[in-house]
Amino acid sequence: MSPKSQNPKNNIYLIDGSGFIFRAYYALPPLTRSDGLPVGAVSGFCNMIYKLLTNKLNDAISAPTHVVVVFDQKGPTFRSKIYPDYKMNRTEPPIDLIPQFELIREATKAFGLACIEMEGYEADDIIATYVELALERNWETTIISSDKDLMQLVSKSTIMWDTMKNKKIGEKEVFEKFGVYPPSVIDVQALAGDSIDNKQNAIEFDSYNSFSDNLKSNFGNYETIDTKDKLEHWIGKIYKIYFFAIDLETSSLDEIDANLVGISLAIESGKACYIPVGHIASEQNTDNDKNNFKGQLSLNYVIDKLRPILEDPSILKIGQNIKFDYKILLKYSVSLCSFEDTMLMSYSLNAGLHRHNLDTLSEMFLSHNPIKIESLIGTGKNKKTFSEIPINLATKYAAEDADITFRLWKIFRPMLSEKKVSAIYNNIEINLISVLAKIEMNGIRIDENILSNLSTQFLNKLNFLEEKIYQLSKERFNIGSPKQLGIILFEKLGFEGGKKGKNGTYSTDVDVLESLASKGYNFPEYVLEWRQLSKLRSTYTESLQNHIKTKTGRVHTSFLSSGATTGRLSSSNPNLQNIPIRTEDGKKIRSAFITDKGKKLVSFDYSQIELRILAHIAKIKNLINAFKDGQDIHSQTASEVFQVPIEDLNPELRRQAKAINFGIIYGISPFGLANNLRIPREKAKNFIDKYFDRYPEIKNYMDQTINKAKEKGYVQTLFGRKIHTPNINSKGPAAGFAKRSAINAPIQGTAADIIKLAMIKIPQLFINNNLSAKMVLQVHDELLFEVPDKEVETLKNKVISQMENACHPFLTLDVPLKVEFGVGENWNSA
DNA sequence: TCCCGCTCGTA
DNA sequence: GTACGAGCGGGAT
Repeated sequence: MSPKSQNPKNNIYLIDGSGFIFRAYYALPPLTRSDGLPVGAVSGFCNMIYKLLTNKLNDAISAPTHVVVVFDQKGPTFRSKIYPDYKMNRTEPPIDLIPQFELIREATKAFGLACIEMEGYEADDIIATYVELALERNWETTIISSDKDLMQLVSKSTIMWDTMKNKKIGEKEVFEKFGVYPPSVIDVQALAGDSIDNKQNAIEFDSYNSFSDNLKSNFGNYETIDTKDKLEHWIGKIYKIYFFAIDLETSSLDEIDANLVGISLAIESGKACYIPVGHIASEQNTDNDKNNFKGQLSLNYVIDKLRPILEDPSILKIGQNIKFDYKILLKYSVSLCSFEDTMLMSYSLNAGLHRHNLDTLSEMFLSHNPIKIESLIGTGKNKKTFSEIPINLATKYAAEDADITFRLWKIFRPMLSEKKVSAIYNNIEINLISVLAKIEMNGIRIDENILSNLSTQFLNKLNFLEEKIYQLSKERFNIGSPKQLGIILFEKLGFEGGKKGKNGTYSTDVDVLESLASKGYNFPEYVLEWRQLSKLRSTYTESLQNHIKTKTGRVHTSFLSSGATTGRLSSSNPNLQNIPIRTEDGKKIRSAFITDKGKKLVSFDYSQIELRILAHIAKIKNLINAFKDGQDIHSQTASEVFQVPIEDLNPELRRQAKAINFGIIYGISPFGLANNLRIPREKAKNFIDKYFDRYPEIKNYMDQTINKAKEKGYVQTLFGRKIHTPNINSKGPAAGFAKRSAINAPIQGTAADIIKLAMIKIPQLFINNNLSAKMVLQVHDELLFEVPDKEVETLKNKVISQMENACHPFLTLDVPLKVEFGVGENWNSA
């Protein structure tokens, strides 16, 4: 659409893409691809576009010379002019429609059509602008929509095609309907606003670049952006292609402390730049070095220039572990919108096969060894921060990371649908990024005094135990050294049952010590107590205090989405998913997790979620019915396996049944169960046989799962997440381990998918109900919130219902999910 | 200073 | 029997 063109025969179709989407969504029954990705709207949308393009309407209206598909702003902030019938009672699109927006945009581009949207403008604003531009150029315009508001744009050269009624609307039809002609001069300007520059670029945009240019491995030729002109130039390019890779360099990996040092952008394979904003020469630098710190744009200037792009929902930002960049940008009041993550793409594609950090991915998929950060900043106590790195070196490193990320995206993007993991990536992993980022930024309040008092208390007890231990050993040694302890135990003191491991030291683990202690010996008993306290003190009461940020007075963990192969999250720095709970001393540590004034900690946990999932996946009739009836599942199992009426059960039998139930989920073996219950292997085998007898479907599930792992190299969760099983054909002891992992993965992974879905839905739930409560932790089957006192009651019911129905609309389980609730001043009482 | 194995905290 | 991360000791570097 060159502004100079005056061809009177040009006819531009302005398609109301958002109208099409909602029409397609509601007109068709829910349709999912084989991997579970909802695609009903995509399919309907494509059919409608295809019909238009193949001139099915040719008799009624003339064929287009140009076609533009216009969308409302997308994403979670999507406020659509929704298809009229649904306009009244919906403000947010249905959750299974959300992942389809991006696919529909891709489909539009695949048709070779311009795909237009602008933040802050609804589709009809944009259509009105195009009508005006077309009028100026003497083009004919056909608006494809059923939105009556657009009828006012109809004129001699502008007609409308009503997609609801399949009829043409010209001036005559408008008059018939409204009794007036559309105003001859339309106040398009008011409808449209004045910014049209971007669209000139958009209309020239023709689909994605070829994917083949990944193969050229030309790394290293990057530009440093040190003038305003250079920055403008790159921004202009981004507005032409509408997607780019971004990577932030900061002074620290810890987002709370980190300051922005530079930003790298990549817009093509091999074409990347670095924008330094915070490099500072140090005293040690020579004058010559110092020249390499000159010529930086100011941080605020660069942020303000990039903000419109970063917050624009129609421009795609690509990152590697983009949660990090999201959090850093949030510190500069930029809320990143529309992004993809190559780490999570890799994880969705290849969980279980390899790691997903940039270095690994670059080596595996690009055969390129990236510059190591250590080569710039060093290691250990002489480690520098990135701000101390000269800009010329920093550019080489930082721009390369963005370049690599861009290339990986090009490779992974088509693989997601080929390998049928788009649903997991689009419905779950991508949506979880902002949820996790906010949990991490928010942190959790910890009472430092409680921890330091406990530390002192534990230390006194440890000293006391040490003296008793040394009295018995008649020498002082390092109790924390298994090697020294083994020698004392089995050589000096002469205890029986010393077994040497592969590196020649005696095993002194808890099983060994407990079995000695059970024979009435004090020495192993004291050592056990010492170990427990020493663990609590070093890992928790001491270390946790060091993790309290002075800035916030709180502890901020990092959740890693790609940490666990099964789909679970992992938590580190510090790990808040393994805070003690089982012992009295452990519970004291939980009581140090508190809230701001006027708030409560509220916890929700899924009750026996893995056993419920097993019942569903393996279609175990007896188990399904027991869950439906709301029975105590372990008692039920005990009664079935030991053939004792429920009323005659004792706690010991229930405990054993519970262990068997857990064992089944873990891929049971007689050896493992015998070990756990401290019973003979034969007896354990007998229990397992009985279990298979009473729940025959379980054996079937195990066999099928292992067969699938052997055949395909992976197993899957109910939501289609793949967990690869590269060792499933190993021989020897590894074989058993691989099989048990394969059996466990779909169960553990499905539970992980479910709680992730609940986490994704909860922020909107809070907005809808005006709740200011904050999600503060996830511990695999538990969610913890910090909640103002007066919100507790409302929140309770809403969250329980949201968690119990988290699978909707993707699937329906044969068993109900049950969520239990607790509230308190601290995590121990919650 | 780095890395491995042991041990142990959680679900 | 599944899935993690952290601290420590101790040997290699």
